Amino acid sequence: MNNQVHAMRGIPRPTMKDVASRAGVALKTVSRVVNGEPGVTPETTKRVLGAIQDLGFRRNESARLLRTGRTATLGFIADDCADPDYAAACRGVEDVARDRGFLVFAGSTDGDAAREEGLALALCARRVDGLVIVPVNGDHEYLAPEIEAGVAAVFMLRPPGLDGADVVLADERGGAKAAVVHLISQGHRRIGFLDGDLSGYRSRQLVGGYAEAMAAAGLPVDPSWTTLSPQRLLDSPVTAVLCGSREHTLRALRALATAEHTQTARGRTRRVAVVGFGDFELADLISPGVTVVSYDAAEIGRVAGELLLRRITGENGLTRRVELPTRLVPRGSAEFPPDE
Amino acid sequence: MNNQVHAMRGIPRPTMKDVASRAGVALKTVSRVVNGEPGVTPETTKRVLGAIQDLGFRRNESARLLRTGRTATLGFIADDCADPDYAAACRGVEDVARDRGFLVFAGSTDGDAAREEGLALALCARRVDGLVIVPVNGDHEYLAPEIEAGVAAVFMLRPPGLDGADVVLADERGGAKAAVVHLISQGHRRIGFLDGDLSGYRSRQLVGGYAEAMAAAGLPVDPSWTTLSPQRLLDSPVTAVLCGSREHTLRALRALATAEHTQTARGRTRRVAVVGFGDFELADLISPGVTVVSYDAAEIGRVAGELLLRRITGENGLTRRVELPTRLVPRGSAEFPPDE
DNA sequence: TTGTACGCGTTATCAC
DNA sequence: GTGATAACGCGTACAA
Repeated sequence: MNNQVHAMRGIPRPTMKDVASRAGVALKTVSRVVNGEPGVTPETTKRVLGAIQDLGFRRNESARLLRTGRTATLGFIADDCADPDYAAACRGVEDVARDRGFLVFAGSTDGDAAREEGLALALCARRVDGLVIVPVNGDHEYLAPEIEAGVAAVFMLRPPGLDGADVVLADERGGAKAAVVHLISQGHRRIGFLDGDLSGYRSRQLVGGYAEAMAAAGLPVDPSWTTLSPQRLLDSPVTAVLCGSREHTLRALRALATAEHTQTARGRTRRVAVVGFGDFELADLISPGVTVVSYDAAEIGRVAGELLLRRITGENGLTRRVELPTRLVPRGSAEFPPDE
Repeated sequence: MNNQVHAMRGIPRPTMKDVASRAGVALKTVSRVVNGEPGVTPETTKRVLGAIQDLGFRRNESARLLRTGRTATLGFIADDCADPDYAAACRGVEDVARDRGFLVFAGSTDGDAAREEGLALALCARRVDGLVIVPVNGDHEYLAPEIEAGVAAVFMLRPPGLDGADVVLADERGGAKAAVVHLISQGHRRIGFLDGDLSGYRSRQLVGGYAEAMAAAGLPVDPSWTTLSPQRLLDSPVTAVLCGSREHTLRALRALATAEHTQTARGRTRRVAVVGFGDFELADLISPGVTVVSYDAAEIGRVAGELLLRRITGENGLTRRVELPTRLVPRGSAEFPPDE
């Protein structure tokens, strides 16, 4: 019997050894039954199963996986697992993981490179089989030895500073382009871009798509239009604005709403068309509805998870780069001509 | 040297044994250095550290924890980790976990009892030290043996069908009561309740608070008022409605918006006051702003995590039941008199 | 069909 | 200060 003193951690759990001695068989036989391996008499099987039942035995996966070398475990790392998009992506990863019997760790970095590294390495120390990472900007060489040691890695939504890992992106550039083309088709010619950190990957993509659409239409771009702030939005000559994040869409809408409010009192209203990147639950109920560009984060998570699991189950081949579409959802806030 | 063939899983990782032989010391000495135990010459320490550096050694936590019996790992289980509240709660758990060096698994049940059990037991098989669970309705006896074996468990937002575990709740009943008192103070007397599954815990709590407030005001309640559907909201005589979930708040607002639209065309508008349970990012930008009752999900997660970690680190004592406040946020959709 | 012996990578107990 | 050696709970040759 297992009569070690296990500190104050409750009743010690029964092990296979305990099951074996209770069933009067050898350890290996219990192992066979537990793993459904052939070559055990129905009679013996029954005895073992009985002992398992009696003892409330549950196999220790940690031990099992120390032996087999795999943990059937994935890690998900993003800026903030509570952010709607990252949470949805995490759920997507979880869903494909569950289908294959994998569990997933979730971790948030708050955009801090050191925390990302700490988290990733902690997960590798736990010997996760794979990692889905929404990488912070910067290099990711710290992962090279882990990948070499067999940890699969897929990057999501942002390309990593590292070669040799699959990447799943959203066509943010195309989304921005579609949004700006849409605004131009409404007659807008002075279009702005609003975001917090312009040096972030998404900002750069969006500004790229924006510039592409403007250039294609032969429209000039004033540098000040792409460095707007919510407060000074109305001091700028832009008649339309693309917002790079939910947060800045909200800020723009608030700024415009309060301005409209005070200006209405003075008998003058200036409307600015708004397209936001990232959808909202209430987007269709506000008036006018918020026109947005968005992507299916859960789908991106599922694709990343699939890719990861495929690598884990031994698929070799060249590094893949998948780009999923973004979608323009017109709801009213961008569907009117400029108000000069 | 470690010359086993490790399948196709990349270069085998260096182990303590490898470090030891490279540094020309015994295994135990490496262990001492790695764990910062006293009793090692600075000279030896340096040699070991050098070998660790050279080999890129990283301790295998799985093996370590097989020995020590703890995994420094928590599990978080909720209906849907992508839901805003649960995601925030998960993040709260993660934050307190990180401070103590714990990692957290996240899992979603979609409200399915079988999946909850499967997830919880899978996590226990991985020997998580503790579990934070938003339980589905039903009993949770399957956890009793695990708890007895030393797995700590804290339930969140819904009480479990099980004794002997801490619970962290939100004062949903009080929130509903406050909302109804508020509506009554505006002059409303026929107030409804709208939700999907009326048998869920939150619905019951909210209806309880609702009934309490109505009774306290001496107001009669027609049974049909608490079994509304979004479609038939306007066929009902209620002048105000409390919605039990974000989803149903949205449904009610949509139903009222379209009704208002068509009725305005006919020159008649009927307004219904709305209070929703659960906040929205855009709640203040819709007109009128959406009045809601909400709670701080991240804080609930942190409290649950703290409680759990305290149990894990050996705090004994009676089962605790913590109830965190809910808050009424008036924004306009409920701040007007009934429109008879 | 069943059992024995050993190894996974680490910590822990004792000697030296 | 340092080092054999035995665990931890399980999988896996290979033998019986």
